[in-house]
Amino acid sequence: MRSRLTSKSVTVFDVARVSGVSKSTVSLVINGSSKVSDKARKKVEKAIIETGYVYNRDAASLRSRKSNLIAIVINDLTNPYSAQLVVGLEQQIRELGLFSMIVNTGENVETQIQLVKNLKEYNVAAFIICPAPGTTAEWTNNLVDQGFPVVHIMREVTGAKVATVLPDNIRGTSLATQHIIERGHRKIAFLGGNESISDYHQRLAGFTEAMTLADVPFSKKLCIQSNTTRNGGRRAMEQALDIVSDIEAVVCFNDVIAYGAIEYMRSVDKQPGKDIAIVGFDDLKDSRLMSPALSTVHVSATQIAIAVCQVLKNIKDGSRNKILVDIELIIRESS
Amino acid sequence: MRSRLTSKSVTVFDVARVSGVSKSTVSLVINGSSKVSDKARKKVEKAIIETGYVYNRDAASLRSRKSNLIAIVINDLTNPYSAQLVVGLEQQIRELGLFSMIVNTGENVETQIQLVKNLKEYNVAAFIICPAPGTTAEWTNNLVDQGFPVVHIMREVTGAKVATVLPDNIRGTSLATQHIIERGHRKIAFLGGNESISDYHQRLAGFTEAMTLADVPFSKKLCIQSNTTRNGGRRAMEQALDIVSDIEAVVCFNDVIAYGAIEYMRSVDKQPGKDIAIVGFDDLKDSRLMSPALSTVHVSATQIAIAVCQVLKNIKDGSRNKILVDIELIIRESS
DNA sequence: ATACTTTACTGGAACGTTCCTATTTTGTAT
DNA sequence: ATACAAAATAGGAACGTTCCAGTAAAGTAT
Repeated sequence: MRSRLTSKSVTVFDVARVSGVSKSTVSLVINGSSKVSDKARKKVEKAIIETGYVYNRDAASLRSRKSNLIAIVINDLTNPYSAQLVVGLEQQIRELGLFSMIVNTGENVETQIQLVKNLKEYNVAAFIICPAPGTTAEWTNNLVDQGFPVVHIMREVTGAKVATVLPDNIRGTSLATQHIIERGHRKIAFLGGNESISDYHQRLAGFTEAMTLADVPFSKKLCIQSNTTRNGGRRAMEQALDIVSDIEAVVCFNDVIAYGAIEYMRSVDKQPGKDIAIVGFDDLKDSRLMSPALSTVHVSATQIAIAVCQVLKNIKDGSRNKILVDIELIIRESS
Repeated sequence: MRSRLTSKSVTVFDVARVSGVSKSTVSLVINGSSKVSDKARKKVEKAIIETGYVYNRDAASLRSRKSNLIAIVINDLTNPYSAQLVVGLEQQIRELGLFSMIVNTGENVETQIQLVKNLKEYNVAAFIICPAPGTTAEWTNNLVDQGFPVVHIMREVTGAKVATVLPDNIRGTSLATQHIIERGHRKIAFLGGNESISDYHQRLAGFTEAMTLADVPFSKKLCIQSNTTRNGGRRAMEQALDIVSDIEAVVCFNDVIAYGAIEYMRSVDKQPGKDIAIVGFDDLKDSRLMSPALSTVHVSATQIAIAVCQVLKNIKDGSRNKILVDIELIIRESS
């Protein structure tokens, strides 16, 4: 790809000449230094506009070895919760005066490796990664050892020496399941999700924990894995009903799964919320507005984003701590 | 944001020293030049691995004034079609050997202006922009005049001197409406969308065109604007039924609107596809899998992405042409 | 072997910024 | 006015790469 027509670009020298100060002073003004006189600052600011000067971050970044570019490496942009999360992250990062760029791995670890390799060349200041399935601790640690600040989100990679920000999955499904049990249901299935990602184990653990604690018998057969897509949810619901035809309630791995499950229920003339109670996880925007409104575990993208930025700010201590963002059970019409 | 611990980084000089050639030769190898002997290439490649050399794009980009970074400026990542589109673009761009980054304006023109201003500093090779409402031709033209290759997608900004890639909206809704009419429906509403974006006018035009051509009387009152969200679709459907309680069919601005409309239908005990025929626009993944499967106008994200890349490759001619990507009416169970 | 062409390689300068040190200007106390 | 400190400004070097022009090596024809 050719660059823009290379007409000798406007540099600090040009601005300096026009404003009658030195390039160094111009640089100070650009960086908002307090040790430059108001008179000089005014002149420089005027000259910047006059000349149409554009700051060259390549040069700055080369010389200073600093960067304010944060890379968000997301697992799947077409997943609505991921999109919501990315938007939250963007916002928080922008408020810190930094700039974020998004790249999408599509849940493919090879793509992830390639993308991160490229991003390293761009001198990014930090990586926020929602690791694709198959991500190894070795890979992450390597990145960290090279000196890049890294935060993992949503998914844990065991053995990775990084801070990980994720929702309190166990508490989430545990609360949801408890709620379903309190409603008097006993024949309960856990739908969707996939062993290859860490949240699955946690959310499933929350479910089993609540079930055992309440002494409700349940079978592993009714914990049905699936793709985390709407269609996956349909399939899972179908399978569950095949095994136990009079299921009373389902706890879903996430909202998208719940959407699919509801679709299947309707196709066999079961009313969600009446014939079968259902509860999701994530609290997508749609969940509040659909009919019946979906009970679900609210995970605040903003809170996650805030936690991530907090970590980013104190990254020095190559901290490998785990930050659990609190969740909230939201009871609506579907349960 | 501090950069990574600045341990003197490995440069071409280090690689040169280790491999016993000059920095220039190393540079040639890195750039895959054909005019370097196999022997030298081997040595350099070995040394690159040994030393853990990381290419510094800031330096390269500074010196060469070239860049292979393509900015995708998208209007709203939480819109499923936008997400799908972005994924398609990423793929095509990657196949061209370029690198893409995504930023999200959230339909806010101020954010768009700010983001693009920042991106200019990063020496991006080109902009792919889905313009936020309120984008002015002046702004776009300014960007073009500064020498940046720009392509608009999905939405037209009248007066902008750029290539615009967008689906054949008029043909799309026209076909969809024709189809609905052929099914024998006469009381037809057009739901959703918003005057502030150009696709609305086009899709509405396709609808009215087909209606007039078939001599089906219709009222502007039944063309109901709304937010392009699921909830917007619900509201629009509600409004439509308030006006004409025995509506036979609805043509929707897009699939998301259709989802909302279907939800509302169900809440008032109307069966989509039986009591009211419905057709969408976009063909989201879910539309094929839902029940009843949604009839819709398929817009291939891949084809749009391919067209965009084609334009990008021949951008020299500051072409302001309009590239219509063909659509396909897909008839499923909902109509 | 010699002259000449082609191919492979090299070192210096340049890209636009920031860092560092040095110098000038301004302010303050005597 | 003078001496001194503090603040403001300036100039050179450096970041790691690519470009350019030139040199060395290899290949070809006489």
